[in-house]
Amino acid sequence: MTTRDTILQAALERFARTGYLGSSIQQIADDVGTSKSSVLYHFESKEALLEAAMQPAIDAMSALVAALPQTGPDKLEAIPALATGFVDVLMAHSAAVSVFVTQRGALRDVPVIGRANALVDEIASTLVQEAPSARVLTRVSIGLAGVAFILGDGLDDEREHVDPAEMREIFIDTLLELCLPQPQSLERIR
Amino acid sequence: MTTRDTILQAALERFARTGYLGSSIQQIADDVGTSKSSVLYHFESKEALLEAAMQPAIDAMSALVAALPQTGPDKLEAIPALATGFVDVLMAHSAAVSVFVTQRGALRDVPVIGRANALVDEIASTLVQEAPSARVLTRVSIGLAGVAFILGDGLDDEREHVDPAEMREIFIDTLLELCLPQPQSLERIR
DNA sequence: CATCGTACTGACCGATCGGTCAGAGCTTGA
DNA sequence: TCAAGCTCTGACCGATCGGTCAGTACGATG
Repeated sequence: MTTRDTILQAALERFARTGYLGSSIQQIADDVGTSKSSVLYHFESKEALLEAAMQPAIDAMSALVAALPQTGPDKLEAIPALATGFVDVLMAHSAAVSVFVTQRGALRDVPVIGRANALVDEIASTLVQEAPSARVLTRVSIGLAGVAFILGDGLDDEREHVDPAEMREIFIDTLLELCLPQPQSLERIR
Repeated sequence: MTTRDTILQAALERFARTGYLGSSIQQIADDVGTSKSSVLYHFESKEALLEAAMQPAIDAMSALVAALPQTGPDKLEAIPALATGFVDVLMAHSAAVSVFVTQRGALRDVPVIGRANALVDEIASTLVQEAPSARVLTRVSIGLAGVAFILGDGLDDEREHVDPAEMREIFIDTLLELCLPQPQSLERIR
């Protein structure tokens, strides 16, 4: 692996663990055993380093959205595939997801964060089929945010390790359930 | 309102909008029209300011948890009340929720953040009734995280304003639905 | 009037930040 | 052999950070 790629990976992990503002270029350099100047040789600024580190996740999510049918009845049938793809991309880029979830407010002026926000909006509006009631919209938002938050969270935690395949299935099922316009019954509990 | 309370409120809003590390004492002082020294006169450090700003939300959530029945069949019946209380506290302290959701990783060493984490764990374990399968545990986590994330997010956004009472109802319903061990049917969509 | 505690301020401190720059070490090809 | 180019480094810069401190303004109390 090239020095550049090593820096990229270490930076993403640092940003996810201690935040963008809480991570200094010097710390990232120490993580990979090089100098601060070396980091700034490969990336022209700290912000450029963040952009480069987030780009693969953005690309994967963009590809997912681009493959969606734009109109017609196919759109409804695409929902399960979209939910599956969404979960897969998030699980494959959990560090980038963590950075986005926790930094999107403080870093709203950084272009790459803005692009990620636009993608999320697009996915949410697709998962909400037909007439978007406030109820379905909110339910889908809870699902997307909840899944993203959990996936971005379990990085350094010593959380008990559940089988990733099982987690994937639960995420997808729950997401699809929340896309349904109405819950069937709540009598069992209230 | 006293100067101290004014600082407290301005600090919480700043921390929620630009993050703890992204907010300087000088900026907070400017927000309230006083000096940096004045802020440090009322609060012995920046971290103490964060603790004081988060404390009301922590207290409200603690009171909610403390009111729970510890054992017996009452525990199951307490679930709807807990979900309702959880949503109400979050809506009443959305700025503090935003700080917690976005900063809990980077600020894991700050005591007040640790206390908040413990509270969330307690709520989650109560919402999961009886034998906690990975499925129910994950579903509840998605609900808690999703609701918290959305409530902490909509501060400065120009998001279309839905009726807060309607949002509250949707949040509670969705949370309770996710506490159910199994979804009834997904055939309508997949 | 003198005194004391509270509220507040500007000047200042050391540390750390992101970033610049001149140059060292090394490989490659003419 | 030497020039060019890529990788990398330490020294250094101005700015800003959280925090300290001596001192000021002022109302209440004796």
